[in-house]
Amino acid sequence: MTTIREALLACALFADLPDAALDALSGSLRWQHVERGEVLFNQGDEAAFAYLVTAGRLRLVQHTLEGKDVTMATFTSTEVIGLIVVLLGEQYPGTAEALDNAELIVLPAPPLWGLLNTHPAFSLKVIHMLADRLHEAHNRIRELSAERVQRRVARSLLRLVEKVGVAEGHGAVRLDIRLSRQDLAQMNGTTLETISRTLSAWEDDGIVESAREQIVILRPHALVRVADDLPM
Amino acid sequence: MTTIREALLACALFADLPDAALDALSGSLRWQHVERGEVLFNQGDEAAFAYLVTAGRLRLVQHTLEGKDVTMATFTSTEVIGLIVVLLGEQYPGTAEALDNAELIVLPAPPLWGLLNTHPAFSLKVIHMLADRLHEAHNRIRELSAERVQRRVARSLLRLVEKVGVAEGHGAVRLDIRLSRQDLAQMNGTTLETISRTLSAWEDDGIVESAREQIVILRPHALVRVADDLPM
DNA sequence: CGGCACGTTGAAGGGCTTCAAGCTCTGTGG
DNA sequence: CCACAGAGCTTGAAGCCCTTCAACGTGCCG
Repeated sequence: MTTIREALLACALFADLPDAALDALSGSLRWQHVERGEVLFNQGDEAAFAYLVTAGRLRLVQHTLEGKDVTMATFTSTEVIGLIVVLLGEQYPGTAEALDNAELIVLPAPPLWGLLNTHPAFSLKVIHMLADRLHEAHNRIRELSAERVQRRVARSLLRLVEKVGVAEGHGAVRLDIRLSRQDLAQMNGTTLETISRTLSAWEDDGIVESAREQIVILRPHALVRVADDLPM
Repeated sequence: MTTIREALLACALFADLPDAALDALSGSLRWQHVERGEVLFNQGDEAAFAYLVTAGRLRLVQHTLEGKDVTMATFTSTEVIGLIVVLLGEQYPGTAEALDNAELIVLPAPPLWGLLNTHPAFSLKVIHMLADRLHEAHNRIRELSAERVQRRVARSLLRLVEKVGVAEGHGAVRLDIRLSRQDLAQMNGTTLETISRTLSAWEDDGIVESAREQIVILRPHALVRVADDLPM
């Protein structure tokens, strides 16, 4: 069982704060638990809180008018969700949904504003975080603009390897996350049928092995070749 | 002829700085001119300067490995290009190219760092700017993920109406910018042929009128209906 | 054990890309 | 001032990737 203070220290945003500020902050915070599938906040709600993830995974989805869902980002341990909108007093840009049972620390707006005004280093961290997200977003735009579904799926699997990969021996990597075809489709702007066909094809080639909401990458290097559009 | 000081005041990022800071800053800056088609900086270069646009337009493009270009953003008067990468000491994420003859103010890194450390309000402005860009990027991701080319093109034309639209009478709006089919294609992740066909179809419907690098929207409302996927 | 979510597979079709050919306009240099 | 090269644009044809619809299989969990 970690304390709030320890959790803050594990997060790059807060790690460099002076002890006093850290103590003051951690004293005013509380935990929150969300169950798998539960919604943390809804698109359009006034943003009252940001959340530091300490365990489990969340995703931020936007709904289109036609009812399609698009996954904008996923958040794991030590990442903060909803920070920017809280700092700027805006509405949540999407719906946050728990992918696993997750533990969060609730971050209300006022103390965060305080940090912003008194600790330039904190502002810089926020800017850094935002810059990284913008970078990621631009990467996705480039991929969606110029690349085929296969490549995008390959790439997102490789990203998941980085985030939640667990070595399985013989170079194989298991993705330690419940991940449905539908989830992958939403992450890549495609349909679950196409994902299913793609995975089946890769399974025939011995590149991956997949079961219900469960994927093992047998030959990561082959997936890299797909992602880079190189001949097999 | 505007002065550097006036140009800074016109930009939301610097408008609220105290006079002293503004004077100190404006004293250390210089102008730069770029011709249409000229490259301001290249993808991968170490970011030494940010640039405040005071006249003309620039675009930020990323090149893919296959040689396709994807337009990530366009910058007009009072907007700042390259700010984040300069603040964080990174490399330029794309190539900046002038769409018109443009006037810029060169912003070196050190004074910007200074502002960040001494003026919390400036940090907040930077965060705000970044948040807006992230928002835009997410909108594009959602559109690219879920929408057909027609809708995306309609939407980007409507955005251009906001940015560079000039009333032409009878509700028509001319886009005051040289805009080739190729440009529109790069902005929407499609090909110039598809753009050409789309515009031709709209021209048949009396929605737009287009000539070489020149577009007039005759019935903006009809374009809104396309963008919203409503029946005509 | 039955319902339901997840997954697979087939078939049809359409939107878009790609390749190709030719056309129109612009600007430039002789 | 004209000719011509080249950039921008149009249009056709072929085809593929992907979506959509549909039916069925599978396995989990109450």
